[in-house]
Amino acid sequence: MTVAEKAGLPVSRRKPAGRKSQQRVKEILQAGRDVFSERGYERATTAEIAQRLGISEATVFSYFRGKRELCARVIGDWYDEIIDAIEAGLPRDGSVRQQFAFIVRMHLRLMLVNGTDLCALVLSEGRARHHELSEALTELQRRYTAPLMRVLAQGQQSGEIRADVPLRLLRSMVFGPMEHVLWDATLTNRQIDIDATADQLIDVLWAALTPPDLALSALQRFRMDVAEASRRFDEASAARREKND
Amino acid sequence: MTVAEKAGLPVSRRKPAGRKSQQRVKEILQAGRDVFSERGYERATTAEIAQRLGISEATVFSYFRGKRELCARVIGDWYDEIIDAIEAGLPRDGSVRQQFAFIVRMHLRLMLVNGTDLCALVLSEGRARHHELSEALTELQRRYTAPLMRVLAQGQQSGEIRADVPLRLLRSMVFGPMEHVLWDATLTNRQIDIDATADQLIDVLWAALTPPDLALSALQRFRMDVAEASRRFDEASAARREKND
Amino acid sequence: MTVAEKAGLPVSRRKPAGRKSQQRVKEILQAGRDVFSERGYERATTAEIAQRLGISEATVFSYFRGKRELCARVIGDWYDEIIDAIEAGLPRDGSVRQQFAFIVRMHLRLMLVNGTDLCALVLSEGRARHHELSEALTELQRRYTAPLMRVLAQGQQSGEIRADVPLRLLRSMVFGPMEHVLWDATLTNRQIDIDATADQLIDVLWAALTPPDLALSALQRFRMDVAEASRRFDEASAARREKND
Amino acid sequence: MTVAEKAGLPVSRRKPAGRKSQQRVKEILQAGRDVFSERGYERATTAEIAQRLGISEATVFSYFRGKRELCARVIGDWYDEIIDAIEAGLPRDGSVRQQFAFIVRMHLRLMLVNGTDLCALVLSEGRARHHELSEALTELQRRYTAPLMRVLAQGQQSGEIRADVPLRLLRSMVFGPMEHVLWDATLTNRQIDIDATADQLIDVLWAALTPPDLALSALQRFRMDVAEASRRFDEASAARREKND
DNA sequence: GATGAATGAGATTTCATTCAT
DNA sequence: AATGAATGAAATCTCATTCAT
Repeated sequence: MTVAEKAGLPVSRRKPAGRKSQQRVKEILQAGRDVFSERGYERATTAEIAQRLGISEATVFSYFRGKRELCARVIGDWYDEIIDAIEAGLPRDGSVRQQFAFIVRMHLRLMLVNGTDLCALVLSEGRARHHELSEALTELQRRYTAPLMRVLAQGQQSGEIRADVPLRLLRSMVFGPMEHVLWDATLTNRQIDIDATADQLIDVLWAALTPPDLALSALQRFRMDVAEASRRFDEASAARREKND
Repeated sequence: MTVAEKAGLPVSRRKPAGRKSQQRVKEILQAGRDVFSERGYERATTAEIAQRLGISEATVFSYFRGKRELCARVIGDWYDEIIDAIEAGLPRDGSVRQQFAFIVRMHLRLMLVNGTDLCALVLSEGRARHHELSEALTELQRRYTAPLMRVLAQGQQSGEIRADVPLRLLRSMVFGPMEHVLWDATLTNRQIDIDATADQLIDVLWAALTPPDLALSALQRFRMDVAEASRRFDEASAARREKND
Repeated sequence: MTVAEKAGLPVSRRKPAGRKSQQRVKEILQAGRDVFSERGYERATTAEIAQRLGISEATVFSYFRGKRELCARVIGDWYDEIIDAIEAGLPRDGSVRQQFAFIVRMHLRLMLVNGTDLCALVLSEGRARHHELSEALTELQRRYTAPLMRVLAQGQQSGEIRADVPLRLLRSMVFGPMEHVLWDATLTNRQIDIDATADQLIDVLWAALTPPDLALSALQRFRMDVAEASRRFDEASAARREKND
Repeated sequence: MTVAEKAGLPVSRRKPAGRKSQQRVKEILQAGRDVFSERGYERATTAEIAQRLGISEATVFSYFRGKRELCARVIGDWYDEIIDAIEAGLPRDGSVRQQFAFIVRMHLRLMLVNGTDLCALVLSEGRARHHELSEALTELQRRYTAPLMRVLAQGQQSGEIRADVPLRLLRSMVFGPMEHVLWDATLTNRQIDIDATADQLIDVLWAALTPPDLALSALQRFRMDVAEASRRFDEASAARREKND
């Protein structure tokens, strides 16, 4: 049972009994993935999906209840892939930082490998609160971010990750830049060095996640105290001089 | 002259000479803002926009050349508002961190005040590279991110912001989380304490932007300050002694 | 009273009392002539007509009951001009051939001077049996072709023009080529030497109109008789030879 | 391959594979022919075309990319019919006059058989240089007039057709009256005796095309024929005499 | 006398979806 | 299992025309 199915997304019209049938479903899902990615939900047409497979539109509709359902399956499957890959490869025994790095790197890699187009679909369609589609996706979103949340929580407990900021915000701190980087790359048609970018991102993000250096902040506070003392001393000296004149 | 006009977007079919006419334009822009936000570009209909104002569709088309242009104006105006507000209020004489904080806080505030729906529109439509709309928006995007880029570059030169990471990535580090936070708030229908969130975000982001070895440089500066204070203290002591002699 | 008025075309909404008013009417008719010519009836818009004059559409409608009426006036006025020019200049005392030549030359000249565009309008719109407009134009057509018909009839009586063909057909023989030449010039964007073309056309047309040379046709018939006799002689010779063999 | 296809006109959205499909295409083309003829391009509506067939508008659009293309096909097919009929029946071995007569007669007949309405469409729409439609028709026009041009050129070389006038003008001399006659018949709703009219037209036109000095050359040829006959008679007489000797 | 503003009535076109075969 | 054929429903956009000011 896939994640999509667990999330309660409606699936198909016919029971995909035969092996041939399952093959067809796969083909349609792939074509759907391509077309939805390239055009976005609204501008994608069932006609084009069928045409790419050289089959008739009617056939598509005999495997999926409709355009919306097909799109839901496409997005659901994409989530499944990522979630499975992350869950499978996550070094649960590694350090918090190692696990964090793995998640970020893996995400970036999977998103790019799948083509940023698909990512764009998920982002802009999955997020648009418009259609009913989004309801079913909320659960997927949860599962999708679950590994990161777990690691962050673990880090907060162990003191490796700052706890003075809500987890929800930290999650935005991690996913936000990743998505933004991908948008950027997609929109400007820029090829990015996936691993180098991942390393930089991990580095910068980690700096944001770790607790502010206590020693450093204490030092800063002390430094300010000294500066203040120095200023007061100068003022006092000046005042005394005036009085003596 | 608005940013939209500068960007060369076609504007209206009818000359908005009269005061009444200008009022209508405003009304339609407002209704358009609402509908486009709520539904997204494709699912928004000119019929609904007209209906909300209690006017006929034809009237909408007599003020705007078409749906696309209306949407462009809606988005363009939104950009204008934000760009103008940032440019006007930016404390150019303040420290890098002050300017940075202003930009982040202002962005969040404006995005939320305008309704995250609109923000969603700009994000998902302005970014979908499908339609021609996006062409006209590239310049707006540039102007929109210009203040932040300026401040970041300034900070890199002064050593306050890490220079070992491309500006482009740092930009994603800043805008990404902001947008993600807003998505989050919108999708989960959660009210967020705007100023508290801004403060937290600024704090966390700044940690990411700061050069990793800032602790050392801070210590060095502190030593110099102490040495200076010590020198002034000695001078003062010497001076007083002379006077007493 | 113009020809158009005589033909019963509806004219204007308001009484054009003042001199200023009459000036307006003229301006609108001129702009209408331009736009209808350039675009054809259906593709012409009242908006463009008004715009070219820098006035509002509403003003056009306060001088003319509607688009159809305006177009009818434009076409009617064009007919008036041509009819008047022909009737005024026709050398009624000249020979049939002189009058014929005058009519053809004048027509070509007026059509081209007015721009073939206008001619195209009259031809394709005036002729389209579609709209009610055409009804009113039938009478104009009659008056328009009247001078030629008169001359042709006169020629038939005097024996200068062949009478073995209906007048109606001869009329088509004259107007058909003229219009075709103009279409041709317009469509291929070819400048034509108006007077040279007129001379050639008159020459060729006259050859078609004059009675078939009786002497010549008698000659031809005689020639055929001789040829036939010759053939029969050859056959007879051949037959005789075979018999003798 | 039809002329329309050769001209590169886009054809249909759906592949007309099945027999039923081809039937539908024919039906729509026929209905289109009717409606476009009756109303002209602009006033014809896809709604009416569909309605006459008792099908939905959407069906029309699933066989033709749009109104423009449908009209192009209608006109293109009409040209095809005429061109094919002329090319197929043209007596290439006949005299110039025979070929000329065939072309004129055939044209008139086909134009009338197809209904002068259609002819009106082609004339007024195909010629209106407004829309893009006309571009595709230029080539058809060329092919359409090609046979006549060939015959005229041939006649000019053999001296049977006057060469002191440009071919282009002679072409107008031929097509102009034909079209005018048809207009006339259509507008006045007059039934015309097609063959009688054709004969008259051919007769009159031929008089216009013949070199003005044909009487002289006919006479010369007659003299030569007589001389030849005389010579053969002498020979025959001589031969008989020899035999009798 | 002129017009700013508004609109009713279409026209073309698109597309997801159904159903008999 | 597949599809050819058809379509309902809607969306964008155009334009002649009206009318209060």
